[in-house]
Amino acid sequence: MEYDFRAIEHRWQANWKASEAYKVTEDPTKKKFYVLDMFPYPSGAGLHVGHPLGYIASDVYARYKRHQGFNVLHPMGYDSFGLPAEQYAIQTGQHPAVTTEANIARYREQLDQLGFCYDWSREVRTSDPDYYRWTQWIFAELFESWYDIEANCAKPISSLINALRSDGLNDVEPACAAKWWKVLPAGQYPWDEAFDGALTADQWKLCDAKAQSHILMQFRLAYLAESEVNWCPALGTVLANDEVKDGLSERGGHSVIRRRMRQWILRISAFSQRLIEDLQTLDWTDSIKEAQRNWIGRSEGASVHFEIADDSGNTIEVFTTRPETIYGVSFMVLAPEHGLVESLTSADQLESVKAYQRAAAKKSERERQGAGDYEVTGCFTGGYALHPLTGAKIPVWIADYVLAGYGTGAIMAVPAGDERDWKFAKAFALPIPTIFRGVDADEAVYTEKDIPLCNSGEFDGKTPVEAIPIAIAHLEEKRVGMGQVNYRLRDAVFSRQRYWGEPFPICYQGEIPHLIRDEQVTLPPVDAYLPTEDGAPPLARAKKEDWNVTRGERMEYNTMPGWAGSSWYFLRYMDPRNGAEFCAREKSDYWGQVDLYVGGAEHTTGHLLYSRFWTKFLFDRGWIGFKEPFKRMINQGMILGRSNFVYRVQGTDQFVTSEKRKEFQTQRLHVDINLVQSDKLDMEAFKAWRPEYANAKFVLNEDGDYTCGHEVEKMSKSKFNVQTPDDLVERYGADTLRCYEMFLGPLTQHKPWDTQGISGVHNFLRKLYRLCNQTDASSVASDAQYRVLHKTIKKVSDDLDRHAFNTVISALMIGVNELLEIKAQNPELLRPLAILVSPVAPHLAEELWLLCGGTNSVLDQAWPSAEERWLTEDEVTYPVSFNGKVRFQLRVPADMNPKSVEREVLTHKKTNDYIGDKTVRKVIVVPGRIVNIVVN
RNA sequence: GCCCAGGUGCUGAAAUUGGUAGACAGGCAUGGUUGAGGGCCAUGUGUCCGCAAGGGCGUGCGGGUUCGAGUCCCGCCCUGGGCACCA
Repeated sequence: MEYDFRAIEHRWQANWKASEAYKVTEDPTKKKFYVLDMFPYPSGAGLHVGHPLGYIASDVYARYKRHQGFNVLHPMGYDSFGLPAEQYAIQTGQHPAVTTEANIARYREQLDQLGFCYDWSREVRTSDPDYYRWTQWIFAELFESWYDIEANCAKPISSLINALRSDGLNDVEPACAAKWWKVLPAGQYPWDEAFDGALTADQWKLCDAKAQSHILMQFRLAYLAESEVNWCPALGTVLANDEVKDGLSERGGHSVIRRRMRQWILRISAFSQRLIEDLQTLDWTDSIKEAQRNWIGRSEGASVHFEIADDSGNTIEVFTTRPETIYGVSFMVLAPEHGLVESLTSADQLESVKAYQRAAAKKSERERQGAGDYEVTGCFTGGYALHPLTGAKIPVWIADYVLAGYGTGAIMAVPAGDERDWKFAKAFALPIPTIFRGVDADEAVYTEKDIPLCNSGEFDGKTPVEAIPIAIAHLEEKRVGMGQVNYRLRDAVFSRQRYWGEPFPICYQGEIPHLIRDEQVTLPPVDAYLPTEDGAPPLARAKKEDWNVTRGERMEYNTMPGWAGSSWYFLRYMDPRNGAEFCAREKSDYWGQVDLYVGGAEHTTGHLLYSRFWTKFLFDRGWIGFKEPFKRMINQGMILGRSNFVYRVQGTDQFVTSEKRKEFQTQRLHVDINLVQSDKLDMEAFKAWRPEYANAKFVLNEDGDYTCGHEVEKMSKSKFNVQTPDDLVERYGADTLRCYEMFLGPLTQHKPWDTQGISGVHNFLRKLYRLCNQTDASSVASDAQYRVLHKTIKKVSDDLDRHAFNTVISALMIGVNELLEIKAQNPELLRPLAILVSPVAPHLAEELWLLCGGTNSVLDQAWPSAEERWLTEDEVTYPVSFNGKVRFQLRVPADMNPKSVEREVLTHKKTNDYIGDKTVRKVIVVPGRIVNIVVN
């Protein structure tokens, strides 16, 4: 019987569907296991072979866990809000919902044919109002919460209001901006210029509703604030840093300006410390944890105040991680945008300062941070600050390497101990005081912390490591600074000037935002998906009657960013149809954390950080019982494509074969890999491919063929090297494709896609089918056959446990080859093999299970266990080596003790040949492994 | 510049705790089957010397530790990815 994969796969997919084989419900009698794939965005291009790699791996693992008796939650859904559908809508006028629906249908079709064990009854889509209603709810709860620094958790805003009412800010410490009262809109507040943030209960009570609302806004976890963005007037939108090149938008080349906009912002910074600490509870790779740590960027140091050398009373505040080097400060640098630049600048420096500021404003943040080689630039303000310990006058400069948005936007420069400061000092001939004993600061910078200080007053003779805490204490005593922990992590901007995203449940009355909580706000229809003429977001186009809810003077026109819906979707899968809450507590208590999360490494800092933040918030408020969403995570490597090239002789219609291309001046062009077989071009198909090639002429090689060039690179439409899984499923079947993708190599590694090897895997499945098709109930299984079976069980189980899917396939191949070799025919012997294969080739496994006399489905059969008695051999083979070089093999009984093995080896007839006239110095016998004889 | 990952045959790779380097596949070669092609089957395939037996060399490079190193340590080179001149 031939292996008819089409019939088999079709039959079992229909069967699983009819029996709802993959539907799961909470079952307190079983242990749970949650296997999750990263949320896909349903793009119009459909799946290419790279996408399923992770899905196959997680599917294999989910099935394995099910065989082991776990209640496995393995859901799938779509991150269906997003830019591509909106771009398409802008171009065609087609509503993004329509595009999205079509793309999802295509995705589903492709996923279905691969035989995944998803419980589709739990599917969610972020663009579905029944889903985003709860995204809106979480936003509303963030708005209604503040962060209690003392208790180190998020709390309802009502508790803050109560505290303010009874004792002002005396007894509470909410997370907020450094000088929160400075950004309050001009208005009536019951305090004067000297107010330092110590709000009293009386002052709070004197505030009217509007003023109170403004004050509370400074403490909410979702708050409105001005933030600087890259605004592109022509596109009517905000651009990311990497979408801006040389001050112009990457797409279209329109001019981009820095503009302050009032936006919703989430106070993720309040969670910085916990986001770092809790990493240690996670089973992630060190590199991802490290990337998160770097992103959060905790640094310990001190904030130090430098008085300005005029009579203004102003001070420049800096943050430094090296307060012990303060005696080495010889100048200061402010960001060109720093608020004190104007008052510091002397008349004679005014011109150059202004010019420098203009130049800096033109540079993007990326450029200022100098990718690669950078020139040292800066400008003296003409102003001076006073050294807080020595009282010396210190020149104040501005330079664009200091960013306004980071720290305080100012640094104290210590050229002896900081690379950039040193270069800056050299470039502008500023003094470089020596502060490390034995290091001539003028010669070289010294950034290590192990040499004793000198010329540093009370810190002399101490190494920086010893001096740092002393320095902080000293600064605090002199009241010019204090110990401080700084984080790089900035609060997350949560507003987007887009249509295809979650609308905010917010309306405005007198520019005061109000939550709408009694009714869900859904996306209104609009006549175009572009910003309005005056630059308002697309939602501003909706007329009052277009909204399902209108309150106040106007609705919020921004929508939420793409990461809103994906920050909590793993919770919704647990209770996807709940209309009363985002997820019932008893369900999240049962399913708990995601036990295995599989996806690409590109989400390292975005998605993973935001999900962790939302999870902690939901935990703090008591809605879920765990603090981290993803217990274990594996990042699959990228599958690279193999591109083909043709060589066009410049300025002609002539194409020259790869062998002869050096004889001509050619241009290398990507050619669709579908027109190429084993690097040979189908010339007729090429001419028909595009009109401009219709008259192509070819210079061929000696065999009369046109050979294409090739290269391995990222799979993409523009390189015409995309391989879809569809053709391969058609030719070889889903089981072959599943096994092949696993067989390619370690899951986490990048690897080129090459279909040449697929036939080997297909052959393996055919052999396996043949093996189970030739069973004979009367044949008796031999010991040797049992040994092969149990060896295979052991290897496959061990490898699955450590997610080494590639060697699982090899082990199965070896097992099948050996069983065929020794003519295993007993159906009961072969039956466990069907279970072993079931995770990787589920359709075939069902068929094999029946062929070997199994009943029902293979899906819930208990995973076989490897029996020790079949794993131990009676005899073992020792490689015998002399001075580390293996010379011959020796078979001895497995239980022979090392002393006897040694005697056996030394009396072996070949041994003398290798010893010759040398002396045996030592004999090492590693039981069961190797014998090494040292001679000289 | 910094951080991370990686470097093993013609190719994808294996070697899990320091113990026979190259398992398992692909490709290629030779032979068989076939009207031909495809397919299938068998054998061979790291490299050098040798008819063979056998031996030398061999996991990016240079050192080291060890009876024994792809694996551990030190220094360097190359490739891929990420970044934020982060005070």
